[in-house]
Amino acid sequence: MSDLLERLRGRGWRMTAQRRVVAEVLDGDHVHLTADEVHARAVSRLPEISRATVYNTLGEMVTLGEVLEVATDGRAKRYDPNAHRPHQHLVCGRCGAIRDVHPGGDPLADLPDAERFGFTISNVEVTYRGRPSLLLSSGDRI
Amino acid sequence: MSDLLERLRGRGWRMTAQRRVVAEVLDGDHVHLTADEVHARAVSRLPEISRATVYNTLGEMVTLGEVLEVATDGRAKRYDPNAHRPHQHLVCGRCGAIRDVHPGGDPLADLPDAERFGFTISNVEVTYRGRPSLLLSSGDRI
DNA sequence: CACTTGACTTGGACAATGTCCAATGTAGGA
DNA sequence: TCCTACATTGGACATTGTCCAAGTCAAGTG
Repeated sequence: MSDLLERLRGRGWRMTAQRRVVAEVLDGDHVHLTADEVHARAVSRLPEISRATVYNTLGEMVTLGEVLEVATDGRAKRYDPNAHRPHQHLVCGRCGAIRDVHPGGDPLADLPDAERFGFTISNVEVTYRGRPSLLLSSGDRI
Repeated sequence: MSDLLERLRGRGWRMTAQRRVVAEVLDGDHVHLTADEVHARAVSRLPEISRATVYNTLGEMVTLGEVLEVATDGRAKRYDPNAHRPHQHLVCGRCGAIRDVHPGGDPLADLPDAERFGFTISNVEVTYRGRPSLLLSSGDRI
């Protein structure tokens, strides 16, 4: 059973076959799928599920705070179910794959008041970009 | 005369009216325009400039390292001519405006080897999101 | 269990952003 | 001035995302 599904059910979400399938596709660690990837995987379990429903469902999960939206490139947004453990992202410059990482330090504390321009900061995102060092060969995944 | 234009010229870039206009539109501090915004401003100076040329030109500037591409939301990429002074971004959660900020600390040093997964990190981006505190009123710009 | 109702799903049209290409134009060197 | 490689153009196309009216269904009620 999916942890994500459990959390959503616990919030009184009306359960449908479509929502269940989307939650199951997203369940797990280091999952960073685009909406269309989610749709493709959902279709293989529930052939009649529509694109619109996948977009709606992902949007609701984000609103509920159970899934994070990640915009690492200018392309499609990615959806990250690991919303309850703070983490940042490492993006592979070769293949675009994303891995959760856990830096030390506190980037929020690093921004002095004078550099906040009267804003209350609610969120800080750190994106590391890099390439695999020589020891990895081209088919490796991160 | 535009600093950006100077730098591009110094690299042996073939100069055309279109490229000059795009460089002039992008010149300055705290500039974070989308491609279509650049196009709109370019058209007002050179009515026949095409969208394709604006996209091509921005892409070349990014390749040359003279302009940074910023993807703060899942929408259009923004182009930042402030490529030669390290900085990060503060994004207004109300209006989407972007301001350059200069945090202390070193986010690269904050990522332990064990969290690099064999990658050589080439770049770190930090995005702060927040809302104006009460003292600002709704028409204010950052 | 059947009913009811408001919420959910659907397909397709549309919007926003970006890419590509063949034809045409032109900057800058010879 | 002429040549030619490079730049520009408009429009078709691709990708990603949003919206809507009509149909469907989950789940509470009796």
